[in-house]
Amino acid sequence: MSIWLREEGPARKPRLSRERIVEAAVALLDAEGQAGLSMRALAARLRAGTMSLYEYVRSKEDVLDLALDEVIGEIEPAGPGPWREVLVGQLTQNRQVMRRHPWVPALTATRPLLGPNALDRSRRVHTALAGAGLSGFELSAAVGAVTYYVNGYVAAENAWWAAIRTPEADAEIRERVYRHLREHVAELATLSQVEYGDFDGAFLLGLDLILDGIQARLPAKG
Amino acid sequence: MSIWLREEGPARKPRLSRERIVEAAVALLDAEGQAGLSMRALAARLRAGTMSLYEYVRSKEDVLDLALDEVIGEIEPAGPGPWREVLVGQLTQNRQVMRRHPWVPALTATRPLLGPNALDRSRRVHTALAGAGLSGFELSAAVGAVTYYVNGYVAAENAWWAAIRTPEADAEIRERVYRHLREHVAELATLSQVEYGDFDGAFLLGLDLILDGIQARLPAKG
DNA sequence: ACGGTTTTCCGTACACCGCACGGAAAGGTC
DNA sequence: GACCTTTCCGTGCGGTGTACGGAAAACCGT
Repeated sequence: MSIWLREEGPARKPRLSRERIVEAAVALLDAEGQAGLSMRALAARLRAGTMSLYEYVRSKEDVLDLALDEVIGEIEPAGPGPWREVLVGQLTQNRQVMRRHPWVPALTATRPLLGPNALDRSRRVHTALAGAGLSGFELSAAVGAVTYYVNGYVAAENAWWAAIRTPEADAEIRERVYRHLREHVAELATLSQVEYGDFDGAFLLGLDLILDGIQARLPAKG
Repeated sequence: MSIWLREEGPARKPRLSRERIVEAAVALLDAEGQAGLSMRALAARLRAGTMSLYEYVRSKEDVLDLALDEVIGEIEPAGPGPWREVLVGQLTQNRQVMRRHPWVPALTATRPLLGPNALDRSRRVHTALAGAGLSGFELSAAVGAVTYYVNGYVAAENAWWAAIRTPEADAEIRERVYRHLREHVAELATLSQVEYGDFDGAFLLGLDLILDGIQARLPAKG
């Protein structure tokens, strides 16, 4: 019988796969946050039995590791250019990915990043700074300074955003947070960051400070 | 009847209190990690019924918030001195607290730090940098640069440490991590950090880079 | 075409979780 | 002794991750 008339039924190749699971996990994490990712919910989204997932994944931890490396892969490689611009571009993308997927910072704080995409992106930062002239222990420290700054910054940014943009009582909680800070922190000027939420500018300025410090260590060139 | 002869029995004042709960929570988190903190386990450690805890705390989230601010309170205020030394001392203490309580970075990545101790310690960093001569937006960015660096650094450090110092198969996993990195990362020099674990030196060097960048922004003074 | 092996799927069950509810016990006040 | 408030907590509900073992399907040598 022709393929056009045949009852196609369920596809003949395995219905599940690691890729499908990871893709669904990312979608679920984006939609519901880390608390919303349960193996049951994940399986339901794939129209599969819960235990079927375990054919492709040893544990929920595996799913999280894979989902994390998957979204890290969204960071596009920056083209060639002056090292500072390359780094600013690369790290801005880091930030954007973490903003798109707000569950990422909490995961990176828990596990070492050993996935292929994570290693690749880290290597890019290394080579950018090595190209600038750093090496050895100083190179290692500079890489740490910028990447940890970015991770930490976006983690805090997301936490604030989540606390302020809570679904209900939006305005009231915002007001309460602000009052809480006003009562306890002396420098009101620094609050403007929270008040106006110029997170982009603060991010870039902080990054610039760090890059200044790195630049000062470069072997003199003129 | 004299107090010496009276049967003292269970104390007559409330057996539980918020302080006792928080203290036990910190001890439990230190001993078993975040996964080991359940309301049942916490109550058992206090020889109380599970639901008794809810007389003093609205939810498990509350317990985590309180435990976090409690250990942040362990950071001792640094005495007066040159701003760089004050900051290095303060932030080194930040790191030590997070090393003593490895569950802290994951929590800070999830929630805004609004507790009294957190606000106080953050204010100290602010005033140190304000005393150095920064203000306004630059001050805010500089505070972010150093604190996020510290948080991120220790989070990564703890994650590595946990992955390598896993209870069983210590040496074998260590070897496997190392081989994994050697296969995927070009610059072996940067691996010395992992190999020898000179986390102290790397931490201080990275911090120095950032402080250099901050110092360059200070209004000229001589 | 068929028996046997391997891969894929998943229902059931267990031990654990946070916490809503409502009642028991104890202390304080007239 | 009656009443009220605070403290304690047993029970139960709806959720979790995943071990286990069996059913179903796909593949393969004959």
